[in-house]
Amino acid sequence: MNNVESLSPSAQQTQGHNADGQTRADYVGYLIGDVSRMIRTVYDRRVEPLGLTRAQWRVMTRLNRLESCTQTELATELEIEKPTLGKLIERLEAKGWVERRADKNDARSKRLFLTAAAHPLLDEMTVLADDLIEGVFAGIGTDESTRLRETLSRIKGNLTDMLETDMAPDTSPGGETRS
Amino acid sequence: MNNVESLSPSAQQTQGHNADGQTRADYVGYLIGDVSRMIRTVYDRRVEPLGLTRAQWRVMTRLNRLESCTQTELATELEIEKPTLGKLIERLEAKGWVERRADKNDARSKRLFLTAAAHPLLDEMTVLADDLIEGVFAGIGTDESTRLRETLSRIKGNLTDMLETDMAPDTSPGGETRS
DNA sequence: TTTGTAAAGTAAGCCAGCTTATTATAATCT
DNA sequence: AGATTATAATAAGCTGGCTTACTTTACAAA
Repeated sequence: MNNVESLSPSAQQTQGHNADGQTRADYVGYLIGDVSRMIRTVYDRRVEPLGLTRAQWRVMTRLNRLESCTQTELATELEIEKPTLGKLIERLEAKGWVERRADKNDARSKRLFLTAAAHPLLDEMTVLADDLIEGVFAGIGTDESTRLRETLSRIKGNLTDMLETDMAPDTSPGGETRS
Repeated sequence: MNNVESLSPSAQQTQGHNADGQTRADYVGYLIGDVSRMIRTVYDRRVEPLGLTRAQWRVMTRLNRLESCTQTELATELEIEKPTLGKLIERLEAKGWVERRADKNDARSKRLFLTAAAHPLLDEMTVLADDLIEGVFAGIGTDESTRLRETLSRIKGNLTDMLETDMAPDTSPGGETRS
């Protein structure tokens, strides 16, 4: 089924010998990863009988929303690289769920379309997804889920900052005064 | 630098190109996935200069805690399959960070050991991880992180139940009526 | 003791990521 | 127009997941 996800390699397990509440934060780090992974695992398993992998249904659902697009556009949407998408499309085309057609305006491009055979599948996936989300938030009230959302948003904000600052260090040709 | 993680395919549209979560990806399912993915992305990028991939440092950190173990034991710890671990170990051995030695008690087994060259790396990774966690929870107080942990624990509990019930449906040998 | 089963590791082969390099076509800039 | 640059898709080749099938060894039972 899948993979990796540890989210905090240093302290591990219950025992944080670290001083302070770092241990707690660490805990939460694990929880986030666990929850994320478990959601995917459950959904993957439920979708598997339909005959698609996760990568494949991601392509199909996105394509469904976009109606039609080029491979490059779709790869950007999905945040994967073009060769990765190319191989996925090959397989989906072989299964008869997706079609490539030459673009009239640009001879370099190929436009992607879902076939008629794909739509029943998409309907079933939607039902499965709704069931899943319902189960995941069972017994969790509005207030609680609001607070969860707020905290996660703050964390996400922190991460966005970190991603940006990590990315753009190529200023300062002479004076790297950062740690 | 990988990806995949949408966590709720029906909920439509991530649309507003991420930026600040304000769009509608506010849906908690998305947030969880985003945060999880972003944490990994940041850490992967920071560790990359040390010369290891995520899969590789996971092996190394776990091995460091266990001191020594067989491949099967380690694969179980990491929740990956034995052949997957086998290939990872091959590469780590080639890089000189891990050693395989025959087990004295069981001729089938090979015990794994970190080499001396591995330890400086592990130290650096620990520092990076501590920095990361600190940044992730910047501006988030004890109460808030406690509530976050509680809610996520409940969600995780729900998911645990779902995983179990999904797994054991092999009752009803005659009642399978699906088209 | 022999036999049969279980376990450790590997091999092979698929899927899905990535990067780097190529090819064909567009678009832009003298 | 002609030359350069940029873009769409693909090719090639690596990593790291998975499963299935095989070899070797251990152990338990007849």
